[in-house]
Amino acid sequence: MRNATDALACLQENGYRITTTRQAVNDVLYRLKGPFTIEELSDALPGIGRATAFRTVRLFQDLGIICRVNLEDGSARYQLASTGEHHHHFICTECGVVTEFIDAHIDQAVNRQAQGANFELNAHTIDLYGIGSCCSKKCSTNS
Amino acid sequence: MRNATDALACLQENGYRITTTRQAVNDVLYRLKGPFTIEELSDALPGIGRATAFRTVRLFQDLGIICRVNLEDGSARYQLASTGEHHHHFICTECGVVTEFIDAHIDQAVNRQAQGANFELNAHTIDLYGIGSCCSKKCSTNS
DNA sequence: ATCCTAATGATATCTAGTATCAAATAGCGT
DNA sequence: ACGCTATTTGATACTAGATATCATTAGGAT
Ligand SMILES: [Zn+2]
Ligand SMILES: [Zn+2]
Ligand SMILES: [Zn+2]
Ligand SMILES: [Zn+2]
Repeated sequence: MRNATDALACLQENGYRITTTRQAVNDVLYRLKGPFTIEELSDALPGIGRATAFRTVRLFQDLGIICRVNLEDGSARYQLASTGEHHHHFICTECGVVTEFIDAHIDQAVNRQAQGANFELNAHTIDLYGIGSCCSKKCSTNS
Repeated sequence: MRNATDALACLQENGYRITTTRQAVNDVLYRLKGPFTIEELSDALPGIGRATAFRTVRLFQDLGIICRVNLEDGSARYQLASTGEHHHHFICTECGVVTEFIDAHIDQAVNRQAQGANFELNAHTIDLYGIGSCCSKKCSTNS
């Protein structure tokens, strides 16, 4: 997903209607900088019902437009997917920034582990928690 | 965590009281076979308040006695940790069985990825979803 | 046995998400 | 442009999962 019109095209391609509501949701996705809760998204869209906010997030997730981020405490955030492809997350526990990464080497090791255990792997999630470069820079200058 | 008394020792070592409630929770952990919801745990302990069930699960989790399992849909299950050490999960989407595994190779690849990205890694979770040997065996004999 | 603090249970409250259903509207054929 | 119909929406109510409050209970040290 590069720009805002891609999401609308994606809706159309999959037989979903391009409604003013979905356009409005799509627009705020680009204004909300970081990961957001659906409550925050809903607040940013006063005219739009809460249920529809949940529905639209679910739909956009299914279409790969946004992805779900699992925080360490188990709570969920959502964020524009920089790419629709399989990826994993760096989650900065300092400022909340989430960055995607792709690592074929890790995925290979995961596949090998599954094969060795006779586990028919269908999906996997990998989330890394710590201090991102976004925050470690600030810290080093402070001290 | 090998046997039921280890958890009690662990409580004591960390300055927590060994109460009848905590003993009762610990006992059912060994009776509940697979991963459980806190609701299920609470139901198995009629004399014990719901809030205390949540509190005790949280405490046991902090002590490494049980570990949290994230299902694909984001819901949580809990399970006796077979070891207090760092590990990852095979989660059978067929029957719900969760198996722990340790893989130094994956962890190495994860650390390398974090270092390369200048990410100060503090924790990570890796969950594999698919059909475990528990269920694939049954399927092959049926067909 | 006494004392003090940690732990508990009941209750209320909160958050995240879903179910229902009548009203609105996108997109299509004309 | 117009009307039709299935999709989408919003309001509302509801559920599940979890936390906050606080008076009461009980562990365990002395
Ligand atoms: Zn992967
Ligand atoms: Zn950061
Ligand atoms: Zn690991
Ligand atoms: Zn299984």
